[in-house]
Amino acid sequence: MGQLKKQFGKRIKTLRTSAKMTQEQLANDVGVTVESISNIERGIHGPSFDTLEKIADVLKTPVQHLFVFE
Amino acid sequence: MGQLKKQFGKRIKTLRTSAKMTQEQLANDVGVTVESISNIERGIHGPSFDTLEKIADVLKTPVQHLFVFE
DNA sequence: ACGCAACACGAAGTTTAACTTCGTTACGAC
DNA sequence: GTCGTAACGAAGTTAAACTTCGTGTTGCGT
Repeated sequence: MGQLKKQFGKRIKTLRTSAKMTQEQLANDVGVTVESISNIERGIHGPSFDTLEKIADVLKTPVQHLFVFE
Repeated sequence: MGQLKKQFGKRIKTLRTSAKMTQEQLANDVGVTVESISNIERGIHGPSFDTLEKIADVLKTPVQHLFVFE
């Protein structure tokens, strides 16, 4: 079992809080529910490829940076 | 309409050929069909989050590098 | 010229997991 | 003590990843 989802979730949470956004704001801008964002941040599931692209867009960062961990 | 899938597909193809692997080899190692790899490389659809992780694993490269374009 | 490997490409079907819709609980800020 | 924010669960829906066919093409070796 990989742990990419967990790492990715933490990364998103970090970037979202840095951008001073709530889960609700991010969810609205991305076009999904808050629960979905919550699930992604907790590593329950990853985003779809389309959602991945939108998240990067909303957070104004290259997709590549969403996968920079540690 | 985003173009992340297309860019990602090209990137995978580049990395796969650099690793001197056929679509069939990559597909077997990742655990999907050749058609799925073909679809991903042509930008028809992106990989699931689990498949994304496996692709990075098989290509022995960080996920981050799969999203380095241009 | 022939055969073969590798891949593009389409259509239609299946299945997984992303996503939703409820609802409860917790915790810090004010 | 309630308000905002988020964790967390379960169960259901839906979208898209993935499969299973099949045809066509390109390039390369012999």
